[in-house]
Amino acid sequence: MDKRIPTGSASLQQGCNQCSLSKLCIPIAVSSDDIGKLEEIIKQGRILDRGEQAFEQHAPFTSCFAVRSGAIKTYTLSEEGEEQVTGFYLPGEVIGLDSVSMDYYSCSASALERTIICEIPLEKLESLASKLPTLQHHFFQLMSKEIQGSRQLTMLLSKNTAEERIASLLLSLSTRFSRRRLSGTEFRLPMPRSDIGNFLGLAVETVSRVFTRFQNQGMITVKGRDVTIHNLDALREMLKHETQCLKSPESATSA
Amino acid sequence: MDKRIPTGSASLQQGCNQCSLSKLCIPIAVSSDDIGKLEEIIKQGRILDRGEQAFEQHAPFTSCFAVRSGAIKTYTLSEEGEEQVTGFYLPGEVIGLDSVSMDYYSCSASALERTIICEIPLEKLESLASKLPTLQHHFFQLMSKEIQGSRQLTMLLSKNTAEERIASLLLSLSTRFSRRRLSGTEFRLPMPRSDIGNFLGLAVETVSRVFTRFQNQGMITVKGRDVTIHNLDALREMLKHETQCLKSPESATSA
DNA sequence: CGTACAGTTGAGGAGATTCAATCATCGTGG
DNA sequence: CCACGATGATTGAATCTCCTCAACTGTACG
Repeated sequence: MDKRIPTGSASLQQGCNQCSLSKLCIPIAVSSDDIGKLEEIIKQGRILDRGEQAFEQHAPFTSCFAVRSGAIKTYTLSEEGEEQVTGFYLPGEVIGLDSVSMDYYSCSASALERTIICEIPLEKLESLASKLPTLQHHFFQLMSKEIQGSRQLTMLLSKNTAEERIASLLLSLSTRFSRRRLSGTEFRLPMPRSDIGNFLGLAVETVSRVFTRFQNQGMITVKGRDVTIHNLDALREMLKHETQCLKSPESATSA
Repeated sequence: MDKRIPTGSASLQQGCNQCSLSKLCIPIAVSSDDIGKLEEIIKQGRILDRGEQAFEQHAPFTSCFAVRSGAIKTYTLSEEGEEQVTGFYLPGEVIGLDSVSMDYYSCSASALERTIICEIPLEKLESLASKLPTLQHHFFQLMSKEIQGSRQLTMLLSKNTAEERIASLLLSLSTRFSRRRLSGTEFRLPMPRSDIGNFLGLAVETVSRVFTRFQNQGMITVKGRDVTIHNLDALREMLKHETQCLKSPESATSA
């Protein structure tokens, strides 16, 4: 993890410029002069325990949230209470962008583990963005990437087999861990199999079967939620004939 | 390149305020005082013949486009030249939003029939949006809706059966035709079965079979590309247990 | 009028789901 | 500290949906 930043309460109050994720998060395109203004509108460091919600579907929309540590899943509930996972979000990624057009949140967001988030009130952000063109531009980009990512997911689900979907998710996670200077080949899945299956449109059993199949082929080792990828290229090979799946290296949003 | 010929009643040179789609398109939230400024940056009325492209994947990104008449499909090509349809766009809807974050278009857009589009140069739009908060707000909303729509499509493809997917597409088209004050129960599909199948992740044969199955159940009548919906509620019923699929009534983007 | 192309229909097969049982893991309370 | 229950994960067998391959029909257009 981070060497300098402990998970104590002191780090929660730190500004965006001290945040190790500032390269990934909102302020990336904002000059350090302007970060001060940004910090004024962002509420730092709210802690969510496992299962706690950042926001709830149908609640009045006010803010997006940046994930500082931990992991978030977003999901919708049908009228019968059936859950549909719409994305997983890791540190440096922003949740709630899909609700910007709405009066109410279009999905719920809950913590997959102990998670720290920063609140970004959208109304204030919009007025600030009017004054800071680079911020406006960056926010447009963030949303556009979200569209991109969602499109790629759509393509993944519309055409690809179970093995390709899982491979794509593993690669996406690998890329996103790497971006945070963590190991891209050895990491712990923040989510249970059921959420993976739900997200990828597969039965839990299928997820499990594919994992063991990959393991038998020597591509990975899976033990519970701990994953070791032995052959990154073999996973990439499975998606070669596709138009790039889930997250590209430079993308900084969900999955 | 640009062929700008007036077509009788609805001149291509007409401004956004004369355009019958202004309620759907970009200017919806802009005061009539400001529409003038908007018109200055928008290039009106480029005509595309069937098969012609509005923009091509990997070309330098410059503009989004609003569909004025006709129909557009967006698609990506894999390295092997395999096509993946990512959306269908009808008059009043905006294409290219997913490329705003990129230097190059992330997909191609081609006309499914003779189509008229208005070009929206993004750089100019961004600087104008800085001066017009309502425009900025509206553009944020447009993009957010695009995310929304893409998410809903993802859910559709991840969980639903062939019948549910087709039903969802039919309802989406119905809703979008209605919004333009056209019949929501009797319309002509702008796209061939192959594009429908490609878009929904189904084989052409499956699309065909589902259409005839619906027809045998008395829900619709299909003759080539002409569709008549006899029982709108029956279609809705198929999706009732889902979290609202494809396009919601107030959404104004793709599908 | 014949050639493409779009659309329909049928038979067979592959992949994923469902149902069911078993095993593993973890937090909790006795 | 261990036992227990609960939840998560794995594995097997049967079923089903949709895809593939193939043949055929309809339609538009030269």
